[in-house]
Parts: sequence; structure tokens; C-alpha cells
Amino acid sequence: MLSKKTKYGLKALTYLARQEGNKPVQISAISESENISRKFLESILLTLRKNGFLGSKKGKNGGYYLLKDPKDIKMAPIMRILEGPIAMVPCVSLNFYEKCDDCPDETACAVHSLMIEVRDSTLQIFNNKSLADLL
Amino acid sequence: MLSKKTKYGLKALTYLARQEGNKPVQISAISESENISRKFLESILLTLRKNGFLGSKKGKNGGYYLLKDPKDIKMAPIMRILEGPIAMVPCVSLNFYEKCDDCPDETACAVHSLMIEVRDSTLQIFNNKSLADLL
DNA sequence: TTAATTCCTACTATTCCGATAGGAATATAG
DNA sequence: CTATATTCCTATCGGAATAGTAGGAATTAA
Repeated sequence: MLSKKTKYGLKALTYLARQEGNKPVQISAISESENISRKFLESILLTLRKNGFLGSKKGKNGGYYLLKDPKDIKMAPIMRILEGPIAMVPCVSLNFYEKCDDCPDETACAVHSLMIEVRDSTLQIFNNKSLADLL
Repeated sequence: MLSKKTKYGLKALTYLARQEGNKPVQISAISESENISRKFLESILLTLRKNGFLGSKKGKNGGYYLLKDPKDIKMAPIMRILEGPIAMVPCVSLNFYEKCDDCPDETACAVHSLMIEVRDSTLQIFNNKSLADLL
């Protein structure tokens, strides 16, 4: 299941992508338009900024804005930052790999190979879809 | 992320599918072979039985066995029982649909359409892969 | 009759999620 | 210079879900 954090983050990004120009948009404008708790959204936008997807301006008339063209913002890295691993098990994750406690032999594990297939097909989508494609 | 419940359930099923004949296999045999907590596995096998994937025999020399040929056991229904919805958001789930609290208009939601794509590609895999394919 | 097994219900510890609180820092307008 | 609007940051919290445990009832085979 997708966390609300990710869902809200994606919605906020599409909201920003729909703006004319690239003027800062305030948290409250996004939160009201998208029905997201203001404080929660605040923390989400903060992590998106810290990870290089958003710029911000403080003080009066401040807010958040996209740092790149929506065409150049792919889903995969956003998903990784907001949601974590794209793979359904750590042992098939490319970016968050972890060995399983059980499983003496990863390559012999039936679940492993199945989940590699799922990962690849999901990744295919997230690598190719950009923010612009969502609009 | 796949729950351990699902992961263990799949491993147990493949273990049973690897058996010669269709004699009952005891929980402890599976749990030892697959490194799964015995009690936890017990509860997992119980739900698989209640949902028609396993048969059981009580008492001495009892245990669990597959009710169908591994070729005829597809991943999708198993995933739904153990893990729940295959979709990443309830609003695109075929079997567990729920409306979003936010989102006045589902069809206008960018996340919605993205997640439909993901659901379809995952479903394609789970609908076509059988237990026999995992071995 | 005894031992081995599943069946069932209830409980518990831990972690994660979604959200909130409150104030510091910063920028703008007047 | 001051008041106000905003982001920034840290900390906290309740509730739900996850992973696992406990203990005994019911059943079957030897």
C-alpha cells in the first residue's frame, strides 16, 4: 500500500507542475486545494526540498517551487524518497538491498525470482513516467 | 513491502508443491526447513486452509497438503488472501475498492491513473504465474 | 490409552504511520 | 523599524498494523 505521505507528495508535485511560471506556492494553498493536512504536508515538502526536488523561499510571499522541468522529473526517484524501496522485498531491491534472515540461498528462493519480475515491471513504469505525464 | 506472513505463506506453498505424492506434511517440518517460527506459520497455514488452498488432517501423522495441482494455483488469489489488495491505493483496487477521502474526482487524480498502470502490470504477473512456475 | 498433531482464541511487544505542537529563523511590506 | 507571513526544525503522540507467543481443546493414529 502506498503511504499517504507518498500520495500527498505526488499530489503536491502535480499541483506545482500545473502552475504558470515558477513562483513560490505556499503550503496552505496546496493543502487547501488538495485536501491535505497542512502540517503533514509541510513535513513532506520539506523532505522533497532536502532531496533536491523542490526549492523554497522563506518569509512573506514565500513557498515552494519545482527545481526542474516536469518532463525531467521521473517517478522512480520520487517514489524512493517518499515511499522507500520500490521492490516488495529488500532482497530484490536495487537501492535498498538487504539480505533475508531466512533464505540460506537467495538464488534458490522462489519468492525472490517472482519479486524480481514484479520489481522490474513496476520500475519500467516509474522510470519512464515523468511528472509531466501525470497531468 | 511484502509482509512476512505473505512471504512465509508462499514459501510454505512451494515447499508443499515440491513434495512427492500428496501426503500431509507437518507444520514443524515446513517451519524447520524454511526457517519460519512454528507458531506463526501455524496461523498462516490455517488461513490458507480456510480459504481453500490447503487441506489438512488432524492428529498423528496429520498435516497440510495442497488441494489443487500447483499448475492451477495462481499467485493473484494467494496474494489477495495473504497480503490484501494488489493495488497500491484502495481507489484502484478491483477486489478491495474504497473511495479516497481527499479526491473529489477520482478520474482527475494523477496518482489514480499512475497506480492503475502499476496495478495492471503487477496483476499481469500474478494472474499468469502459478505455484508450479515458482519451482 | 498415549502421543502427536491441528485448531482456536487471546494476548503482547514492537514498529510504523499520520498527524500535531510550538517556536526559531527569515523575508517582505508598510 | 515593526508587524506579519511564511518556511524550518525538532519533538511528541495515539492508533493501527505486524510479527510473534501462549495455552489449551479437539482429533487421530498407533
